[in-house]
Amino acid sequence: MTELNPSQKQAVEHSTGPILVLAGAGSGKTRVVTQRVARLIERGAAARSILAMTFTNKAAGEMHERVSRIVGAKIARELKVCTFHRFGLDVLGTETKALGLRGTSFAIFDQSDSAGVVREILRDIRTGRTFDVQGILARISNAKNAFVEPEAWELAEKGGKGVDAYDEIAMLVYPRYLAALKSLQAFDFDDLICEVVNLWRRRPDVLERWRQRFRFVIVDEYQDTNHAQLELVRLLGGEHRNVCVVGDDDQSIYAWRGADVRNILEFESHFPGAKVVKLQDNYRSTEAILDVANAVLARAGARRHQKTLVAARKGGDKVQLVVAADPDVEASFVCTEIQRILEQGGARPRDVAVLYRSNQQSQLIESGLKERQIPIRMIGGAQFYERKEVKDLCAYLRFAINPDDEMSLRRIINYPARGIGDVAVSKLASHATAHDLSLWSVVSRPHIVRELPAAAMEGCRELGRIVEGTRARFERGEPCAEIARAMVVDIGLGQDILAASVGPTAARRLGNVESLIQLFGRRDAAGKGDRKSFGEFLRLISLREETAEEGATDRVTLTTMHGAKGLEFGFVFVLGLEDGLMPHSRSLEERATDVVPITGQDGDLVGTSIDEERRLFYVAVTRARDRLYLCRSKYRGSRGKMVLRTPSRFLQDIPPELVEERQELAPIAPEVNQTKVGAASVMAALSFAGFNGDAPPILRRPQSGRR
DNA sequence: GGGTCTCCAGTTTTT
DNA sequence: CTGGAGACCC
Repeated sequence: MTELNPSQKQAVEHSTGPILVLAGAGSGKTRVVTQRVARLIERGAAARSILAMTFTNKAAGEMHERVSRIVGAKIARELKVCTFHRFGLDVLGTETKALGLRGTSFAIFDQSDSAGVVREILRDIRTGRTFDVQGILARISNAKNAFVEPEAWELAEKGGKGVDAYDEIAMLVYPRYLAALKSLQAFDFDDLICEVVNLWRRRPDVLERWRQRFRFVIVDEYQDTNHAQLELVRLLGGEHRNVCVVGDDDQSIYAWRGADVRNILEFESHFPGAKVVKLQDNYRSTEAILDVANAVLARAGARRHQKTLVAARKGGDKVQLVVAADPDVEASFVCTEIQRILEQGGARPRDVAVLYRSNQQSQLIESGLKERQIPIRMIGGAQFYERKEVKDLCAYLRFAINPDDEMSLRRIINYPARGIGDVAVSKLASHATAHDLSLWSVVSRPHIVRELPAAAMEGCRELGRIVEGTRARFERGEPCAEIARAMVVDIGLGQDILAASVGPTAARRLGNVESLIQLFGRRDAAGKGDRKSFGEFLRLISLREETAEEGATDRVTLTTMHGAKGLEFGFVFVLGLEDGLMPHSRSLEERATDVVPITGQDGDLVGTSIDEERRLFYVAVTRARDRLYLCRSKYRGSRGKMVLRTPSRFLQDIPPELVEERQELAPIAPEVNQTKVGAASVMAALSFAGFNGDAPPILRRPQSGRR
């Protein structure tokens, strides 16, 4: 495909003013965006005046790469292609003065940092029952993104519709949460967007500078933007209106996370006079697959931009509908079929993907493919940088570099346990506050605190030794990887992990620490090992701009349907197409929107959770290029028991003649279900974690000192 | 301060 | 049936 089709051409050639590109799945969206950037430059736009925003670093990287191939690396370097969050960070970072920050540095809190803060606040408010911290955070996030201040929220709630217990608690937590972040000089992910908007609203002069800088704004995956992101785009592009947004409302699957599909539905009213281009020619999938995709979409109840995908590739293999007896059979069918496909030489592992609704469904496939020695790559699950052991080590290093980083200090102060409990921490902290000292200046001189238990005192000294030792290494300019490795030994992190977890889990966690150290090593080798850039790297680590090496990429992909968005594969297996899983039971419940609209200004419900599930299914289906397998089990274990399952209602929307049904009815295995934890699986975990039989290096030197 | 017990919930998670 | 979090006790 070298020529642009007419609608693609329209999108590429559009010069100034707002434009909405509705890009159906597989319609050549990335191509259009990259060509358009190139065309803008060709027409005389300065590369540095172009800003393209995406949601993931990966998407940003790819876009940059592809533009670079057209316009050349030199010009491409001038472009700003980044995530929304990265852009927000850039703005906040250069406007520290206008923001009134102390100094020029601030911390960035990821979800678990934020959760920690909320948990602490929750402990303080003696609530009658327990609350899900994530639930509270989600509501706070909604409030933030809708620019609802605590006072306004309270007022709105007094008006009173649909206040549940979570709202009441979240309302109490919200102001304290804001205060906590402020005192720690930290921004959470939402702040990276919201605070930019707040700043620009407050300071038109600052906004004007940024408007001058970026004359062309491009937004990818526009259906996933939330209210704050819309505001950011509106403010930045409000004057010149050179705003190009690209997306597909039919692939809107993140409403539960705050995305507001109305942004893309109502673009033309947000930016009057906008040009709208629909890309409906699909170059990815066969007609057989697209017929199914269109059938799924045909029953959608939500408001949408009418589109129908037209196949450029006629014909194709019929979509397979696989009915398995139970999940074991489902898994063994999928694994055997994958093996067959690979052995027939029709595909490489990288051409195959297995998609499922919830992560736990990956287990059976994971072990099945491992048994068959088929290489796999898993997307999603707990993110590398979210893992506790990774965060712990990062916190240690971050603190060793920056003694003002109180958040990190609090994280590590008693981990591993060294006798400094909550009581001791608050003694230390209140002494610090009372004498206007930093927490560290107290911890490093524990003797100045009266009535500090001897154990805590000794713990402080031990921590001091570890931190000072590490600092000395930084002073000497040792490679960061070496410093980190030595620190792991000083801390006794390996021992602690082994004490806290067993078997495969311990191996995985040790492997994570090792991977992190190796990541540092690669940075060192790349000349990015100086203390300053290392510190900056650690500070931004939650934004995941550098990833742990993915290793060989020729692997079968295992991912949730969410994780598959934006990817494509020759062969796709979709698992668990049963009511309760897909659509998920949560979406069938009474409270149709998980994400409660807090703004209240319009009760305008765009659709329901079940519509979103349908779109998710549509996303899954449209990932396939050549062959698609839709799988379901007749029985599935839920809470111990095997229960009869109803086929997904979405399957009912597919005309029978579009699929070829096959039964895989083997045992409804009652006793085969036990998980086998033996030497083999431990070894598998070890090799998965990157070890080859040697003891992990972290364990070689025994820990000195107490415990 | 830390280990053990009990009870409850049980999706998805680009940053 | 599981894991995580909070309560409870030593």
